[in-house]
Amino acid sequence: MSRIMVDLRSRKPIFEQIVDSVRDLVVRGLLKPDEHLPSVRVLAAELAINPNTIQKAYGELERQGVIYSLAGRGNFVASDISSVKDAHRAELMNALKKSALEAAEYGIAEDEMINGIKDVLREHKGGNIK
Amino acid sequence: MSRIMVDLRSRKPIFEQIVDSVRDLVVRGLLKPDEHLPSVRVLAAELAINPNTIQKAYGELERQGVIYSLAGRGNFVASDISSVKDAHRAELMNALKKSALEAAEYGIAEDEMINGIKDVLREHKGGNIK
DNA sequence: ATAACTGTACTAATACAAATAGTACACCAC
DNA sequence: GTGGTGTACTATTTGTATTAGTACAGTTAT
Repeated sequence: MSRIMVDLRSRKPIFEQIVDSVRDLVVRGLLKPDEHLPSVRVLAAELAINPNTIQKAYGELERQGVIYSLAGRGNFVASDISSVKDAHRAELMNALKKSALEAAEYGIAEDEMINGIKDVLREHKGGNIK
Repeated sequence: MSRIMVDLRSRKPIFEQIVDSVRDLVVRGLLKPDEHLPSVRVLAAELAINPNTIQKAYGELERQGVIYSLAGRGNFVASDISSVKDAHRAELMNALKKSALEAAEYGIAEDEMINGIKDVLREHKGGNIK
């Protein structure tokens, strides 16, 4: 069973959802380096979408250095994912900062932001609400 | 001269850019309550896009309660924009929290987030970069 | 009343990207 | 060789945004 999920109703293109999903699993360590990914055809069958869409996603993932492919063997998670992890960490911090800047431009105070974040993190740590 | 801008190269639909742009101007107070918006045809000419696209955007803005329209008169900023402002404020805080949650799930520490935010806000306050 | 604006409501055509369908070929493991 | 794999194509379908064009009713100013 693959943990890759797609939402057909989403506005985000399917191939992009797959790219994000796989990169997320890799970055979170749920997919280990050199781990064998489901083949284009198998994943297409599981997700009930076209193989070409999977191929497009895998191609993009390879371009990003998240996975590599061996002719006739299959697709595998990159051996060294440190750069991918670093990039992801930077992306997350960047998004957070951008969000804070927008809030600041609208006049929301720094304290309010920080308190809001502390609150939501406390909830997350505790109840594991989701 | 209208302050409404669109980027034809963006992936975001033009009508959606207009919706966001106008709501943003209203929320920031650059467009006052009951202020007269440029007519569908005039704005279309200024932005060099089709009047139907403007109409679609204005229709959505009216649906959201950001503007109202008078037949034969034109479109106007809503008289009471407090609810729009409140909603926008909530959206910004929500986005910030969501961003923080994602970062936390990836293992970024609360302190690092807060320090990053403080840094970027300090830059913004001071140099007014960008 | 008339002209020149306004919003509104349609239909049709166009453009573009995503996704599907189908085929073909080369590589690898058994 | 058989079966599974990646890869590379072309053609088609689909969905949505956008454009194009027209029509009509209300408002404003003259």
